[in-house]
Amino acid sequence: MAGRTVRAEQVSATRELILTAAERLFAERGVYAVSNRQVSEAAGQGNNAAVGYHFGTKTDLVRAIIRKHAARIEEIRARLLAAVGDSTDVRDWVDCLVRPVPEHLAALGSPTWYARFCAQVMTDPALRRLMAEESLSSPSLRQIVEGVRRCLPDMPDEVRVERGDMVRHLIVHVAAERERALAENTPTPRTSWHDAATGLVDAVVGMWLAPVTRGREIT
Amino acid sequence: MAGRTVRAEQVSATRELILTAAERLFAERGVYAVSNRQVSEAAGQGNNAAVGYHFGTKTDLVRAIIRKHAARIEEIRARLLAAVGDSTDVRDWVDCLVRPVPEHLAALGSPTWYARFCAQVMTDPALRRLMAEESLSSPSLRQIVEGVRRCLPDMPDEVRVERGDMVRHLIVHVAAERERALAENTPTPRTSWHDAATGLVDAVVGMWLAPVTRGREIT
DNA sequence: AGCTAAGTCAAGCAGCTGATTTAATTCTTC
DNA sequence: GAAGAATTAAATCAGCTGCTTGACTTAGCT
Repeated sequence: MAGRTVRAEQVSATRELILTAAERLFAERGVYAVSNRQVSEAAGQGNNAAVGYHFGTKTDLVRAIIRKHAARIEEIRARLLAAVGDSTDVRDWVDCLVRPVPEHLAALGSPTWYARFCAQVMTDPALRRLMAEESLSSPSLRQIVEGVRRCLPDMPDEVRVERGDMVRHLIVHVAAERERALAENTPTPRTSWHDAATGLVDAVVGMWLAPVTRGREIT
Repeated sequence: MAGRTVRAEQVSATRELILTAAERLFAERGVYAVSNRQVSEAAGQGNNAAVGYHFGTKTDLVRAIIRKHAARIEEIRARLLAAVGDSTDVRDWVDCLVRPVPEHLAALGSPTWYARFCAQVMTDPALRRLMAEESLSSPSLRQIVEGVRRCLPDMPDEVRVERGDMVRHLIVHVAAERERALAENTPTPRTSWHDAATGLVDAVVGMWLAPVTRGREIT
């Protein structure tokens, strides 16, 4: 159970190999279009059952990939959160909410696959809950929600969670879109992940501050 | 090739049966998690190759489902578009952009599956292009983009397409989220598709009108 | 040095996949 | 009403799936 034996390092190396290969294949071809066999082979494991041995089912593998990144993202989020203190400017809280993912992707260096992977996991009816569980277990995320709430005391609760959901989708899918564009050498609206995040923050702040139509409207 | 023979009606009935069954299964379990065999069986066709006979590959089936709804949605969009004329109010154009999908879902009556289906298709690396092709072929959609452009003459092109992308994702995924909540009997922020659309329009207008941060920002 | 436990590898299993082929049925058309 | 085409049904195919099995290799301990 020790940390630094030769054996343990080899194991964690092949685990890492499998995680990386899986992330790439999943992002490029689709989670369900790729078999555990293909992942094992792409990871350089002659063993066609390596995924099964190290992770179990494909769902477990997906969860492991999520966890691997979640820690780093949570770190970044906590750092940004510490900087905002008890601000009452919505933009400060939106920064905390939006920037961790793009900043993490930037830190990974190009190419990346995690955003496209996440977009699929969030959308798939069977894998959705994995991502949801991971989000719910983040204390910093709850803090941000609370921070936003304090900035917008007059906004009805339903509208605030409604717009929170929108932001959640926006962060992941906009990042995935940009990642795909980078992978395909398609022109992107922004030159860096940081600038892309700024564009997203601009939009999200505007969205969250938008006036709320009450009652009924004409059709 | 005539339209109203008994035979032709039976055929189009079983085609419809297959389309409906596929849409439901795809939405509930995932496009790739469902085999053509399962679709055929769920459609009540003893023939396990019915999908292959009537549609060809799974990609063709997905395309057929998209087309089936696209026509109705395009109709609604054209109707709304005719009503806005040459307005310079962003909200009018956002209405045209956002409302067709929720209005179509409302017209289908509950339960619906199309929104969840679309979310998956839009996200999957292999199926993405199907949805993109369908969108690009819509003249009314281009008109709306042009209308928004005229409302926001000072906004840089990149930012406008950037935010246009955001809206695209928002429409589909917010609808999918609500559809899922309805299917699972989970509470929803809004009581009707129309109200949900209003919430989305509010947010999108705010997003599109948000000020644009120029140049660099502090990290 | 020798034993145990863990990781790797290679092969094989039943089951399901899409696709094709053949047979039976059903409607159209002459 | 019979010929013929089109749809449905049923059986079959090779290929791939996840999963299990057992043999082999190697690290770590006594």
